[in-house]
Amino acid sequence: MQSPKSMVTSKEVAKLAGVSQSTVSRVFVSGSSVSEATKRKVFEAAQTLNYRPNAFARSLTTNQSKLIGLVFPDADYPIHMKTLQLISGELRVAGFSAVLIPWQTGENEQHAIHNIFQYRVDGVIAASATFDRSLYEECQAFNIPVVQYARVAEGTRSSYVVSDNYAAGQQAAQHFYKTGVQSSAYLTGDVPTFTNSERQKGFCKEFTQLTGNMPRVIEAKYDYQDAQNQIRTLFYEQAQLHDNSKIQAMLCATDNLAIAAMDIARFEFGLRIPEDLQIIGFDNIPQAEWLSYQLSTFAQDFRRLACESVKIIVDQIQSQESGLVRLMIPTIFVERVTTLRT
Amino acid sequence: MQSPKSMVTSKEVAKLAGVSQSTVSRVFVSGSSVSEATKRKVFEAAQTLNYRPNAFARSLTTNQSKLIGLVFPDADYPIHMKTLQLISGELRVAGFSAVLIPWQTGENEQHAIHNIFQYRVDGVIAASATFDRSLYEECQAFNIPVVQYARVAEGTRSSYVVSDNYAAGQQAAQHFYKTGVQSSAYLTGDVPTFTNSERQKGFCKEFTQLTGNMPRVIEAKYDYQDAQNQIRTLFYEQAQLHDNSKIQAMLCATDNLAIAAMDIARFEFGLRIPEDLQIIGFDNIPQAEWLSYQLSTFAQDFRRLACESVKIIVDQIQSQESGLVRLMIPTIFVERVTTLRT
DNA sequence: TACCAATATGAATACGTACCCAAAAAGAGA
DNA sequence: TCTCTTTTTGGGTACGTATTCATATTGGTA
Repeated sequence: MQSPKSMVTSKEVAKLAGVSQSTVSRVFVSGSSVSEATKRKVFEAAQTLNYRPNAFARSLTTNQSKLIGLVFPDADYPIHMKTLQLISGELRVAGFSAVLIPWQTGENEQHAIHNIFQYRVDGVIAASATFDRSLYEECQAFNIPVVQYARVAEGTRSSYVVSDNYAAGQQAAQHFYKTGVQSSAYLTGDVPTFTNSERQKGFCKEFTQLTGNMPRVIEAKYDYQDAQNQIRTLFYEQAQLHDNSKIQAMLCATDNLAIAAMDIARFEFGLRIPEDLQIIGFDNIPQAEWLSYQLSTFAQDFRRLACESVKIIVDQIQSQESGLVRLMIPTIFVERVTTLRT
Repeated sequence: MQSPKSMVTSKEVAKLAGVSQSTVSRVFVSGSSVSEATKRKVFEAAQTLNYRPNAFARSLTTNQSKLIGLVFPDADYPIHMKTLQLISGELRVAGFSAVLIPWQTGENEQHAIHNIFQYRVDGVIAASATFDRSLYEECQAFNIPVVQYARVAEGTRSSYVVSDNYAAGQQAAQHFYKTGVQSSAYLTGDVPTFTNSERQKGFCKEFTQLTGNMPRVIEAKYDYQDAQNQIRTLFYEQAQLHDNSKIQAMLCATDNLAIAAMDIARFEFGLRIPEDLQIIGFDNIPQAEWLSYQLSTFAQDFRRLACESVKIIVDQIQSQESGLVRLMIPTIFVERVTTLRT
C-alpha cells in the first residue's frame, strides 16, 4: 500500500560530498554563493546518487510550486491539442510545469472545485476552456492569477489573450461586400463567449453598414452531427426563396461549423461553393486545407497566443500585481477556394 | 518576487475548532478515528477559513503525491485530445491528477529529462506518445511504474494497453478478400511502433495467406501534407499498370493517411471510391464521418483504453508490484462507404 | 462502584528543502 | 604579522502535514 521508494535526499548527497545539507541546497539554488570547488564536488555526488531535488519540499519553504493549473477544453476540436502543446512547451521554457484541471461542466463540480487547489498552483491558464464562474471565483478566493487563452468566458474578469475577433468579423464582411454579396449569414455556436460575440458583432455591424442588410444569425451546436440539423433547416428555407434574396455568403464561428455547412450545402442541396455560396471559417484547423474543403478561414496565431499567455501569467506570479492584462492578437485571412476573389 | 499568499493551515483550523493539529489532520484522512462531534467542529472551522490541505506537505510524509506524469503526444492528431480528456477524467475519479510531461524529441532532451522527476509523480502514463528509450530508462531508474496507452514504443518493456491491432489487420484482409480484392497495399506511417507493425503484420500475413499475393507496403509521413507526396507517387505508378494488377484496396495506419489517400485518389487521379479503390482507415476520428469521406475504419475503444490504463497504473502504485500487465482491447470495424459490402 | 477494553485526543517528531545567522576561511591592505 | 572586509560554510529552524506514542475519555460489564 505504501510506496517505500524513498528517493535520494540532499542530506545523502551532502554526506557523500563531505559538505553540509545547506551547501547542497545552495548548489541547486541559483544566486547563492558557493565556491567552484565545492560546487563540482556536490554535482559529482549528486550525479553518482542520481539525486533530484524534491520540488514539493522546496515549495513548502519557497511558497512557490512552479506549477500552473491548466484548465483544458472539454470539447474535441482539432486546434485544442496544438494549444496544449504550445502552452505546455512555453511553460517548460519558463520553468513551469502544467497540472491538468479537467473540467466537465455538470457532474459533481462541487467536489472537483474543492480539491483543485490542494496542489498549490502558482497560477491558472484557462485554455479555450469552459471557464465558468465557480472556478473563476475559486481562483479569486485564493488569490491565484488567471489568464484566459483564446476565449473569454462571460461573467469573468481576468487577464486574457485573444485574437482580434471583431476585426476579423469586419474583414470578412468587407470581403463579402467586395465580391458583391448583398445577403449573408453568421453561423454561431452554442457556447456563449465574449470572443464569439465579438466576431458576430464585427461582422454584422460592418456588413450592415456596407450593404444596408443585416446578416441572418443562426445558432448551431458546435458538434458536427448536431450542427447539421440547424444547417439543414436553414438551407431548406433558402431553397424556397427567390434567387436574389438567398444567402450568398456565410461566416462561421469555427472551421468545424463551416465544414459541416459545406457538406450539407454540397451533398444535400447541390450548391456550388463558392459560386452559389461563399463560406469563411475560423481557426484554420488542419482539416481546412484538405483537398475536399480548401476552406478560406481566419488563422489565429496560436503560437503567439500561447507565448503571451505564459508571459502574462509568469509576470503576474512574480510581480504579485493583480493588474489585469488584456491582449489582442491580429488574425490572418487565409484565402483558399471557398471564397471568390475580390 | 516572493508570493506571500500563504494559505490557511491545519494549525489555524485547529485553533478555531479548539482541537489539536493532529485531530484536524485525522479529519482529512480517511480511516482515522475521530468522534462525530469533533469532525463536525473541524469541518465547520475548515469551511469558515476556506482551508485546503496542502498536497505537497502531505506527500512529504506519505511519500505519495497522487500525481501522474502524462507523457502526451507531440503530434496533432484528432484523437489525441479525446485521449487526454478520457485519461485525465479517469485519473480524477481515481483520486489522481495529471502533470503534463511535454516531450518534443530532439531539443535539449537532456535537460528536460533531468527535471521531470523533481515532481515526485507516482506513476507515468505515456499516451499515444513518443516514449523513447531515455525517458523510459529514467522511469526505471526511479522505479516509477509506467503504462503505455494505445501504443508501444520499440525497445521499451512496460505495462501497456493497446487495441488488438493484429486482429484488426486480419479482419481488414478478410474484408478485402471477401469483396474480391486480389491486390492491396498497406499505407504505414513513419514512426516505428510495435502497435503499428502489428497492424501491418496481421494484414499482410492474412492477405497473403488468403490470396497468395503480398500487399504492397508504402511508408508515408503521418502529416497530411507530407503524406501526399508518397501517395501521389504510388498512384502515379499505378496509373501505368494494367487494370488487373492495380491495387484495389488499401489499409491505412491512420484515418488521416486514409483521408489523404482518398483526396489524392479522387481529385488528382479521378478514382472512384470504393469502386476503383477501397480504403480502410484506423481510429475512427471524428472527421471519418464527415460527408465528404464517410470512411470505413477500425474504431479503437479509447474510453476502455483510458479506463484500463488508469486502473493498471493505480494498481501498480498501490501494490508496488512490478509485474507487467499487457492488455489488448478489441477494435470495432465501422463500415461506411469507402468499402464494398461483402 | 470498580475495572477493563475501546475509542478519542494531544504532544512530539519526521518528511526534504530553503534560508537565517553565526562562525570559519580566504583575501586585501597596511 | 595583524586587522578588516569579503566569501564560503555549517548549524538550526521553519514550512504544513501525517503518524507514533502516550494519555485522557468513554462505554460497557460484572
